[in-house]
Amino acid sequence: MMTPQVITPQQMQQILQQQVLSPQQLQVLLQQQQALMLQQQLQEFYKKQQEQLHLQLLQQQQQQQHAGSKQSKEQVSAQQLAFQQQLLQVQQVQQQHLLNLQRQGLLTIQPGQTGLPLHSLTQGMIPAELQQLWKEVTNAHVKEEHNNNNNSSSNNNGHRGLDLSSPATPKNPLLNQHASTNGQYMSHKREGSTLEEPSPNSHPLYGHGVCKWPGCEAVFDDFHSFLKHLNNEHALDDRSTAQCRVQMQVVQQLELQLAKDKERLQAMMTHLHVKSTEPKATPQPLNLVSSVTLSKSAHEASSPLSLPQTPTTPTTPLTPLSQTHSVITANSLHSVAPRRRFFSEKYNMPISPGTDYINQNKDFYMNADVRPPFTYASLIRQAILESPEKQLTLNEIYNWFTRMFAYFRRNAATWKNAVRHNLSLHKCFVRVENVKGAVWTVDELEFQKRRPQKISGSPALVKNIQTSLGYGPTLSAAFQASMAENNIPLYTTASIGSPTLHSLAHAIREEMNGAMDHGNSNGSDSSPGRSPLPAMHHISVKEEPLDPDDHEGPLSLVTTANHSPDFDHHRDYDDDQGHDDML
DNA sequence: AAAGAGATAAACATGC
DNA sequence: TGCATGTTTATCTCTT
Repeated sequence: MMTPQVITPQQMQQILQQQVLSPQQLQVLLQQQQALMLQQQLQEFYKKQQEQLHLQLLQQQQQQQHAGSKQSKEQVSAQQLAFQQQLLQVQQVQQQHLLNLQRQGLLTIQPGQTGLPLHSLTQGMIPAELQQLWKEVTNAHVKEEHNNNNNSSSNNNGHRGLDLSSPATPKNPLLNQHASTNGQYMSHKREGSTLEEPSPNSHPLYGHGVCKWPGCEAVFDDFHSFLKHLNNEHALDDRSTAQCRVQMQVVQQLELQLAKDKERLQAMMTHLHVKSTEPKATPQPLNLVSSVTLSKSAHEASSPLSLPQTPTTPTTPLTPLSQTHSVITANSLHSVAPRRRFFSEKYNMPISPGTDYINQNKDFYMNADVRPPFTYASLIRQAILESPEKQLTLNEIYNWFTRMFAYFRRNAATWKNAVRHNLSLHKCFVRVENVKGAVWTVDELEFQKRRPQKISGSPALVKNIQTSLGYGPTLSAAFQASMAENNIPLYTTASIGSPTLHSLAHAIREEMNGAMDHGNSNGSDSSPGRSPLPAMHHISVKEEPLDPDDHEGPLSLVTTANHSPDFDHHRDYDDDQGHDDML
């Protein structure tokens, strides 16, 4: 029933634990999974509807025959017409549903994968098709009448164009992108509206004699050599997979952008047509982010150790994954600037590429039980640096972990032990006797002395990001312009087009480096061969001589540090007990 | 293959 | 005595 298209919980868990995907990608993946399931349900529904229609038709025709040939042809025609209309309605509803899914970015129909008659779905049934369909239906019916077998008619596999029951939906959106680009592409009507119109010898990755695979641009004389190239050069490997993931992010960004522009348009229309007394004509950010952004004082005022709260305050999404998406959307729309300001003030640093990434992922990690791709040391450091006094007690560090990461609301014994272990082990963490006991501080020098680190537990992610760094040129100027136009930070000196990609890569690189990149205002924090980072990226924590290879950037976590009081919830996740069911 | 780094587990000490 | 805190060692995995 639940077909293999949908990723099993085990697979999903594996994906989550291996962290082969970035938070955004996870969101996309989850959404696509939801869409797939929804799609299956829709297909079931439509199939049933159509079966009903066929049965209806059969019964009608049977009755007509039983009633003799006296029945007027007009009546038959009227019934047929009604049926046609009904059929058309079903098709339209179905088409609408699927298109809506696509518009929402929840569904990506891959050519040749869904088994759906995509041409009908995306274009609607043209009259000729309907006529043909009608002929098929009636012919089949007549045949079956001759066979005196009514049952089989409901099994309308022979009704091409009506068969929506094919379960051949993608097993994995990620991999299926591969499948479709691995030479398996058939000249179906293709997915979505972002791709071009195919002709018999066309391919979405082939245009104007050029391979349009991200970053490829190889030129080919004919389509077959292109296909050869596609199969050889863009086969299923790590690189291609990573590029597909990146492409998913690009698409997601575009979808977000589209959503924003739609919202803006709506607001404009509302403003022009409706005289509202409230300044609400402008779309309000979805509660979560706006409140999070604007209410900061409470956090500073109260100790993180105070007042245990329920795990889910009104501002905490109960359904993390689905809502995270909306949060991110709203976030990208309305909350960037305030957060930036807050961030800049607090850390005396300009907005970095990591900000958006973390602002998004902060929400993600706060609510999704996904292990953050940062080392304990980095997290501890971040927690400490985030504190007003740049020092925290062990318990406060614990609280920060549980507050900021859903993942650390379970298995407390394990990760707390790891935290203590890290505090003791790393020289960069200095224990200071304080009035209220011992607190931990960060020795930035020591922290920077650490060797460049890998990302624990997520090598695939690193690889993906690194791969994505070479991805830049493929992003369109239009996309960048669109982003810029909406105050989504773009780094024009960088070839990386997507802020998300950029920030993601940056965050990861920082994590790899393991420390603040203060002093690297010259933009030298981009590794050779990697994407250049904006010169404006500057963090003024300390000015220290840095080893060129050792300059580091905290942004991955610093942005996490941009936590506002709403995140705090002033609650302690003291223990794993009782919190495991949060998500 | 070796070394380094990080995660995890666990033993142990200390202080409240 | 129990618990929180802190230190240390061991082992494993992964990357370089």
